[in-house]
Amino acid sequence: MERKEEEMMSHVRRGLWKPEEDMILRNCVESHGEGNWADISRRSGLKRGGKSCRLRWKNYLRPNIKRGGMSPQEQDLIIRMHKLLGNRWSLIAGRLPGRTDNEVKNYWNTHLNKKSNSRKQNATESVEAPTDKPVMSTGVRDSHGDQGEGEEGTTNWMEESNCLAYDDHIGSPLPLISHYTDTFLFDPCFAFMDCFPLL
DNA sequence: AAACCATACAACCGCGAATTT
DNA sequence: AAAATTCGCGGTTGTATGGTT
Repeated sequence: MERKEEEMMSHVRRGLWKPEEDMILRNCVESHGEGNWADISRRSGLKRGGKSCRLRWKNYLRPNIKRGGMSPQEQDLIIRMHKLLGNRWSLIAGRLPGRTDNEVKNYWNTHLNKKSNSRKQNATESVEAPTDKPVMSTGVRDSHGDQGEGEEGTTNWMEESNCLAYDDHIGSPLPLISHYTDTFLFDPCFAFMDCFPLL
């Protein structure tokens, strides 16, 4: 449906955004506010779909976006959060001020995935292979009921979480970045984490 | 200098949830 | 209650860039 709508718009532009487009989008969002992306797409006059506008704003134009390399603390937090939550990039990003889910996901796939795998490999050489499943694999969003990953896992995560008190791969305590972004008021995952400052 | 390859990251796609009509 | 619309997420793809041969 959305697609159809976008196709109907004459010549929807795709690919990399130009600085002029960024400027137009920024002005448009600043004057009309975030939210209705289809409307912003129309008002801006950009030949971009609402989805594309939203993505561009959220990942690059939004104020307080942090660019550049991840600090060791951020890397460490991503690894730990990923272990805890799995590929819940938006939740992980919510814990990293100025970072977006897309950026965290890309960073994981290009840098940390390998690192984590090699660590895992080293670990398996000396110890039994640890389970790959995140502690909270059946998290908040799985009220969606998709993926069915939690089926066999009536995980007692409170119990399992104790295993994370000392991370066997890294060994330093999880830095607690105590901020709550404007996008969430209460998330059980974070509440969980805040109960265990040593995680 | 050019061709090839690997890596990093920006953007797109498809899907499901939430909201509106 | 049902259909239509919009939004957000995670997976995947495309492309620019740097390194190597």
